[in-house]
Amino acid sequence: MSDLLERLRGRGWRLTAQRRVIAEVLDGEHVHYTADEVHALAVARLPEISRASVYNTLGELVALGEVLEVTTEGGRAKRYDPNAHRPHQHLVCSGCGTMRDVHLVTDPMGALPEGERFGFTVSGVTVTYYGRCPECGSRA
Amino acid sequence: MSDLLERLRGRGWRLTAQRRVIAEVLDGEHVHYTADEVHALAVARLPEISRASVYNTLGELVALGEVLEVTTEGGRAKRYDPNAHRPHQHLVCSGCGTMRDVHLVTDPMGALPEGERFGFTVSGVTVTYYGRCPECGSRA
DNA sequence: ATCCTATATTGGACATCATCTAAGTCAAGA
DNA sequence: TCTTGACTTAGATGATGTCCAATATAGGAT
Repeated sequence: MSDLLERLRGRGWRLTAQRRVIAEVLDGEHVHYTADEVHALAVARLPEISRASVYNTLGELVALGEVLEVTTEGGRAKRYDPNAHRPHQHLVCSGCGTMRDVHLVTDPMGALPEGERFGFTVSGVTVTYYGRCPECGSRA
Repeated sequence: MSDLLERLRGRGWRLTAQRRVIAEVLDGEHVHYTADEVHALAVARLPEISRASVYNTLGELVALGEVLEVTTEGGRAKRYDPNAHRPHQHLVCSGCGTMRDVHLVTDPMGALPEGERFGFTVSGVTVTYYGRCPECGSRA
């Protein structure tokens, strides 16, 4: 993620303590925090950071294509996925909301026949799998 | 949709004017209203119906498996899809939010290899295509 | 090293979507 | 027709996200 900060600086992004802390929080594999979770983790490193800055910065990272915004059925809050580099999809636990990145063996775009496009110019597709993670098992 | 009311009555569902009106609003092809849209359309037929009843009834219909709750990236409010009978996916216009039901030529479940399941018991999958509808064209 | 200014941050108000509550109302079986 | 448990209601409350005016600051210019 440190290269992320480098890249952004190259784009004229002003590097502030708040933005650096948020980028640090987003560093890692299978990271899919909500804005509030990012804020809580950022506060642990920089107590005076505001919620507005977290929303602002996440929004900018999304606009810059460095972070993906992810919405799931049932889940109320959006989640933020720093793995914007390689295309992937998600597997979500309907018990605890845990999310894993998954990679498909076929391109889902190919599953939509021409006759089902209703004149749309189709530009993207998201695939989300739902199930129970090992911890949640078959409990309700 | 009248058979829906029959089915629900068979399940001990108490048939009230509010519920009947909501079921009527949800009748049709490619219907994907938000709760507020359902409320507005229901008010046109039954002026004193409350928002709470709309939320209650939609929640019950979802729990009974008669209506699907649909969330899309960017779209803030959940939408409700009465086409719960035949499996399908969605195509969403990123301009106006219009949504069409689409049917895929391959089962998306097959695209997730065993090695990408992380011990989850996978039970479902949603696929959502994004693009521009003919009315919105390529305008921003 | 210091200054300058465009840009970023902040707290709190506001907006939207959804849920909850307690009191009143009603569908439908006895 | 009566009774009752389920349904509806208005409005409060909660969760999430956006906006704003005032203040602070990064980083280039001096």
